[in-house]
Amino acid sequence: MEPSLTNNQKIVLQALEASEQPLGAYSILFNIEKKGIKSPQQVYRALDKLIEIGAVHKIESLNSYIACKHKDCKARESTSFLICQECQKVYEVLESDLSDKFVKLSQESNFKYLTHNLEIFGICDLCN
Amino acid sequence: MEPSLTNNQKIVLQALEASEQPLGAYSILFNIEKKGIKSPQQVYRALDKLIEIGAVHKIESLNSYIACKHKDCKARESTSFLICQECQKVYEVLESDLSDKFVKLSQESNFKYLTHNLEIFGICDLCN
DNA sequence: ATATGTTACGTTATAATATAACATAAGAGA
DNA sequence: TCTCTTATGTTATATTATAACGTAACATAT
Repeated sequence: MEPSLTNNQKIVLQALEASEQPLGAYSILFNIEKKGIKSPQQVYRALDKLIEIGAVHKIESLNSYIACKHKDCKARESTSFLICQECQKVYEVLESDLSDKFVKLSQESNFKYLTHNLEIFGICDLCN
Repeated sequence: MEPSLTNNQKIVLQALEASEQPLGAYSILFNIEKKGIKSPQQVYRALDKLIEIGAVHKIESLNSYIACKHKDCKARESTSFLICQECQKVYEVLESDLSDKFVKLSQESNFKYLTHNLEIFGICDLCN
């Protein structure tokens, strides 16, 4: 069952879905002020929840957020992205094979893999 | 030839080398105030340079910095870390094989790989 | 040796990102 | 209805990072 979103959460999610690029929290805020969202807190709280349910991911190196395009995304914690340095678009990579790779890599250092965050920077198909 | 460091750069680098865990910029600042460093700018400028020459890496998801333990680190841009969620220690992974993997992965999306940032979270050998 | 360009420095101010804290309201079960 | 949990609104503040300005140090080319 879909966890039903509150009004604020819907507004924040829609703002992200409407954007081609990842958005910072304050950029989201600016976009949705006309809808009655007045403070950073409201944005961050909605983001927290949306991230928790996998509807939104954070791009750590950009301090920005994107709406996940995959229904019922598994990537609550582990995420992998291709980030175009030309157009700033972000493409999420879904490859279970990747986690396997990272588990193995971790094991070589006797490190117990839990989650990961992969950000690949380059030039996307459209910009190439 | 080693790029000779300035005084401020040495001070910041030493602070990072002395730490088991990654340090935030303001935490570095606090540590080295007694050595005459007075402003964030001085820390950030030193960090910029140290990162540029590969002596320091930034852990994006932690907004923190670590001294690179490898002489003449190649990882000016691409970095891969194991981050222990128990003790906060960070282990850098050096595997050229990883970049290959990411190049291939990128190609599958017609994406031209340039650099990457990989952060694996888990439990290290010592904490396990 | 001096002019010039580059890099670093010191300092003050401010931008950008994120959280704390507190009072209130809304919704789901017993 | 009572109670528990979750979300809200709001104000204030913490944390991370840069802008901007003037000056100093240093290389090196004339």
